[in-house]
Amino acid sequence: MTNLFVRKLEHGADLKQADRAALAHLTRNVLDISAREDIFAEGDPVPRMLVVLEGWACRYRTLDNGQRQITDLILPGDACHPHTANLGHADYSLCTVTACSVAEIAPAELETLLARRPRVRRALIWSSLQTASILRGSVTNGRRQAERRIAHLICEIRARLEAVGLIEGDGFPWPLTQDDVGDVTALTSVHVNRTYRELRMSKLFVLSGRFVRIPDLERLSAYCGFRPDYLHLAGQLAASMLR
Amino acid sequence: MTNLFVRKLEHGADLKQADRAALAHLTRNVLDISAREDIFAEGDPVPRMLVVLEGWACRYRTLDNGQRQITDLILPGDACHPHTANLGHADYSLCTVTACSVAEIAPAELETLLARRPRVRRALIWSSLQTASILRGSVTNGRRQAERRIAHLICEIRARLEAVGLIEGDGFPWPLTQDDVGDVTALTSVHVNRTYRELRMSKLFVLSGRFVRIPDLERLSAYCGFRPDYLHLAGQLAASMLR
DNA sequence: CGCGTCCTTGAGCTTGGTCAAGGTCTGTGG
DNA sequence: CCACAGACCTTGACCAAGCTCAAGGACGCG
Repeated sequence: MTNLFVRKLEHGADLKQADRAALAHLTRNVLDISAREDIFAEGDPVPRMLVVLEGWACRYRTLDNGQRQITDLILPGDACHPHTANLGHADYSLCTVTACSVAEIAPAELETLLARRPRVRRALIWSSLQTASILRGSVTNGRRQAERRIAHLICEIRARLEAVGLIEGDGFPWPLTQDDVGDVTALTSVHVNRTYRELRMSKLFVLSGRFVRIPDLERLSAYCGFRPDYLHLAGQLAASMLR
Repeated sequence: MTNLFVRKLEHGADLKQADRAALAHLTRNVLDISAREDIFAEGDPVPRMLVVLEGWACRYRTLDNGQRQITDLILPGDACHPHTANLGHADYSLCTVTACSVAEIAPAELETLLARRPRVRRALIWSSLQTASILRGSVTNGRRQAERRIAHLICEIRARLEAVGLIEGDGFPWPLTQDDVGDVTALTSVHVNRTYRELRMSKLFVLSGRFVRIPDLERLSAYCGFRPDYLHLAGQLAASMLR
């Protein structure tokens, strides 16, 4: 099966066969982790760089009042760079949403690749800039009202999954509970529930059985003001379909 | 005068004299830009990497309804990496808050440094991870109530300015208008005004004449749950003072 | 069968938004 | 030196989006 980390990075640089092989080799140490499990937690010693090859995970921070804020979702192919400098402690927790295959990366090997393979370096820098861009999207999303905020989340995830070939027809898997969506969007799960109800009326998307279907992507994107440019996915489908 | 870009990057890697010199040389092309001016705007062709050597700037995106959301503040020493891959268009605007000195960086030179100078590479990667971490802080901050949200913003900026030596006694410059603070925190300027009034009662900080003073940093940090670890600033003062 | 997880809904409340008006301060040109 | 414009700050009255608390329902799994 194809390595989704490599597949994702193709969007960030023009990789050659040798680059792909090097990246696949870099991620050969795979761990299987079950759903809803912390991989590491806030305050733990900083672990190695990780890459999620299959499954969904999330980063979260716990607020003073005990609320969990998910800062970003990690989808198949996404990396999680902990800070290698300053042998410190993690400032967030990493938790699986579904069962995951996670590759652990040896720092020295990574360092060598960064030094010797300009394309790989470019791709990895691109990926960390994309992560920042996605986070900017979340900050911006915080200003939208609940309906559009949730719709935007769905559009973003759809585009990111499309980039690694995980869209199935007009829909894709949606493993997030209403609590999860609340923790991502800074809404309460009660309000997520009510918002889903409103959105169900408008038929902008259909949720059922941990799967979401989008009958009219353009309509949904227009509704929430989703413009996929910030994902920097080398303007294929997603970019060309909208304006 | 010292190069604040270099000064900041010292937090991310153990730079040698030659690394410092290379970084200083990299940022030799300096442009002066006046306050409240767009350096580039959403949709413009992607410009070169920029480094703000003096002054404050911000990234912002404009929502459908015309509201401006500032996604992140750029303080002296901070870099702004546009995506060099995918000759696309900027997905946000970059605007000065105060007058700024901005260095423009030649891509080829940057590439050479990344390939040849492991410490510089590590420092730059650190800086982009820090940017992401700050953005995660903003996402998290979005869940706090207005008073703590603003207090947290002040703590964060204080810590970042301290990292480049820009704290003056118990305070520092505060060029943000109430509109700006609203656009950063996703509050209306009216509500920022009222929140300032509340906070004035509690004497957690004192704003006057574009300068903010924090009489008791530990009290302010405790109030808003600020823990500076996420800034990855090599745990000096800030980190050791709190817990 | 029973328990845990997740979803659903109602009633009442609170935080922060909207709209509108007026005040202050500063820089500029007459 | 004064008048004026523009940017910024302040406050009031009212409103609404989203939260809290509480209860009950559906569903799957051991």
